[in-house]
Amino acid sequence: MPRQTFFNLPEDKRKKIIDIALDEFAGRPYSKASLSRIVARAGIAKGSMYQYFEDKKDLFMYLLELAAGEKLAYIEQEVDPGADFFTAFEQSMLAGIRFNLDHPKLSRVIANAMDSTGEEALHDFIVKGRKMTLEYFSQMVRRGQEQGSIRKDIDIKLASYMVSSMLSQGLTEYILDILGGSAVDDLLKKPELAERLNEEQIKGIIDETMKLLRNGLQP
Amino acid sequence: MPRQTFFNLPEDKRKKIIDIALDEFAGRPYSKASLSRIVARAGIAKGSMYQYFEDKKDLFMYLLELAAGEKLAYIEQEVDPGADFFTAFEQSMLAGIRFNLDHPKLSRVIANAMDSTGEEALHDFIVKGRKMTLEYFSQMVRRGQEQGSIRKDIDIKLASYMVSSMLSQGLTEYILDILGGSAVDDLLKKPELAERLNEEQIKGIIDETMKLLRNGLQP
Amino acid sequence: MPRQTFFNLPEDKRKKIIDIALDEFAGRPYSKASLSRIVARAGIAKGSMYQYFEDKKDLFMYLLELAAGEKLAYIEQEVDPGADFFTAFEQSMLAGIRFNLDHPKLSRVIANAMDSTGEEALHDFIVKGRKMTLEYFSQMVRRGQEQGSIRKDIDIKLASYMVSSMLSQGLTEYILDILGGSAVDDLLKKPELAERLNEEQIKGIIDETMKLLRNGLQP
Amino acid sequence: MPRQTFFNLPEDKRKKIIDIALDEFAGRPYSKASLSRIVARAGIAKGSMYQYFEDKKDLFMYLLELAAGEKLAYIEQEVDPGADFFTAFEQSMLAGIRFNLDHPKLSRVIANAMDSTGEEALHDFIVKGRKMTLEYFSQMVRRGQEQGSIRKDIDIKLASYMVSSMLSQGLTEYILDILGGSAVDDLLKKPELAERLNEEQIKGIIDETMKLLRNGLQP
DNA sequence: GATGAATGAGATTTCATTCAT
DNA sequence: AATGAATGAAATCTCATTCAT
Repeated sequence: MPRQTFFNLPEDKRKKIIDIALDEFAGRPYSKASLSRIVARAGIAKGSMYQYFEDKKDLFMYLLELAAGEKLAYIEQEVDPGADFFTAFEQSMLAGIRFNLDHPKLSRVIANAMDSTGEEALHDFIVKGRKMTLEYFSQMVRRGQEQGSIRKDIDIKLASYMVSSMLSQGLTEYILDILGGSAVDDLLKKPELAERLNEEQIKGIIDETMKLLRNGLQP
Repeated sequence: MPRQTFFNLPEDKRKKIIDIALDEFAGRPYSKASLSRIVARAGIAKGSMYQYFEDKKDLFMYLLELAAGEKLAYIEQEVDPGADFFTAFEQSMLAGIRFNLDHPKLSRVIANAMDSTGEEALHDFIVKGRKMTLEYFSQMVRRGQEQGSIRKDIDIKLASYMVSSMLSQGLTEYILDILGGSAVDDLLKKPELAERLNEEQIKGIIDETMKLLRNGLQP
Repeated sequence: MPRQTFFNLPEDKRKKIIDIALDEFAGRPYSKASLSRIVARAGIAKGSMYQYFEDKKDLFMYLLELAAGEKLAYIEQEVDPGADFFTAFEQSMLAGIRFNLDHPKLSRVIANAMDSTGEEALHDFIVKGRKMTLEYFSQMVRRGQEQGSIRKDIDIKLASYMVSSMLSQGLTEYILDILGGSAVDDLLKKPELAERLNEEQIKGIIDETMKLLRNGLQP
Repeated sequence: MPRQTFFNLPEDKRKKIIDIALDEFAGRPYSKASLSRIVARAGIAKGSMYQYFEDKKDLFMYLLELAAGEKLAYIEQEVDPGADFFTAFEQSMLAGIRFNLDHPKLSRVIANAMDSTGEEALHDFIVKGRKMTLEYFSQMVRRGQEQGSIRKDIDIKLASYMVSSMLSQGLTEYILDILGGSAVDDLLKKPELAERLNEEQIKGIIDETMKLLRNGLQP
């Protein structure tokens, strides 16, 4: 957690720091991100950074919570909690895709974190994050079963892990592929890629995915 | 590619180096892995390492190819290429799971690499790896359609990305979850976890997954 | 350019660093000079050096500019810009000789740099330096022609290169020779050599050189 | 001095080693030249190099003597020892220029050595080389005086140092300048530069220089 | 005579963090 | 609250040289 000093900062300074730090952590793995580079770009003293945040990890976790919070808000705003499973899921997907395209930096920070297995310092935090994600999907699936839109004989946990990975990894890479990018962070370097994806295409992707999800692969 | 020097080494020395290096790269992101630590543990001179490998990247890529090669061999040995899609997929899954449990280190090195987006030095290599994986699944799906076991109206590419992510991420995390581990590399630290998973359980997981894959979620 | 940090240093510390660094760069070619040695002798942390200078090259170029600046100042102070060519040249020579004897370290750093052809990193800088030196002599010669003290049929550029090399190399080595030294940097190791050269001798050398320059070798 | 083993080598192998080593030492200062690079390019074992030469210095000095010998032979062949000073000097110049243009590698090795003041290991050798050069010019000048083509009141040593520096430095840089190169080793990288200099131009340069030498700058 | 693996010192550089001002 | 200098461990990599085979 940032220290109080950070929140006492004039808003534009605070925003600037956040923005530059996001930039840094979005573009490389946690261990390669550099505080030195951040303070240099932000034009603040290195010592100041340590008045604002305990250490590198503290900063990163703050950014991560920020990003996760924004993403959650974005999704919650688009998803009708009362809707049946498939509708809600569709809405989640759409919101997720839009968020990633609109906020590539936030989205990359989250993804970077989730990939940071083996980063001792982040271990617990990542575990917690995964648990929350899983919980989100578990609830959806459970409700789907209760409402009768999902078969009763489905293992909730397994299904949750599966749909979660489909959204966070499979879908992301698929979109990147059809956009012509190669690695996941190409969106950061070539923001114009995102504009190639129009509403219709997004709708097409979602429909295809829903079809898979509903009926599986078998004829 | 390692230099000839490396291959001229007595086998036990070569094995030892590989083993220790795998250990290093399995447990942390590429940028945090340390050649210094490796040579210290291996009891060889720093200069020697550079007689064997061009540089850090060269070493990592060698290990990665080694791991990928072993995994591929393992899977190919278990999968009947003539079988229909769902059978072949089942066999792939089983082989994949077994490989991960039997060779957690190799499996972690592969996973680490695939997560190393943003690692400039590895970019091209990772992209290539992803392409190959996708190709593998694409062919399976395509053949499945031709043989009539998969619906004709399914987008091959999308489906491939989805099943790929399910296997590489969703399934892995699910298994780890039921094993009681928390993060993906816990298997490295507590190898005894792997033994908790018996044949029956594995069969159960596979059956559940196949059900999802065949019929989707809908009743 | 050194970072601001360096200029904020207490003067004696700054001087000490400069002095030790000059020592290091005066005595060996650029590529053999060692930052590690400098910090060890200066009793500062290696990291500190990188707070002061961007890198080795930055440090060297700073020292070089320092030395060149001091030499230029020294010479300008002794040379009457309005004087006719031969007077001005005589004054230049005298100032140059005195500078080299009084500041052997600075003088060696400059000479080392000018010899550092093939030092990729310094290439552009050296070229620039040579251009400036040439320009200095070209102007002198050109003015000499305009004032009628130099023959009109003389190729300015060629003459400039020639007098430049005579001063920077021929004269230096001659003086060293009569002082009993052997290589150009012997003055650094045996500073007492310099004292052997008295005013009269210097005057003699200059007169001889001027004679050559004015009338050439022919009777 | 190379060991006997080196001279026992088949000629083409010996030539190849020499050629590649010349390449290495021509392009960078002694301390940056690398034996590792040489053996790699020559395709021989590192140990073999140490069967042929005592160490790096031994190799370099051999190359240097080789280059110096060739240059001397080249010059002696073109210079009539009985001719009067100015004729002999003219011939020397012409031969020197031609040698440098025809054998840029050899010429660069020599120049690199002469610039390697401060290179502890080479100190004595360089001193010796300079002495020999000086001796060469001293004799010329002395003979010139005896023959009456040079004024009697000229200091032989000073004049020798001056003409020596004019030829080895001033002239070289002048030629490079009009060829469009910037640093002395540009001739190595762009050999086509040399071809721009035709016979007539060379003659022009020599005439100009002789004029300076004979009559000095004064009208 | 040839080989080439082994060595280890040493080079430059980066980094997160501390702390006196 | 802000500063920014100081630190030193650690990283990657290069090199000349040795020596057993």
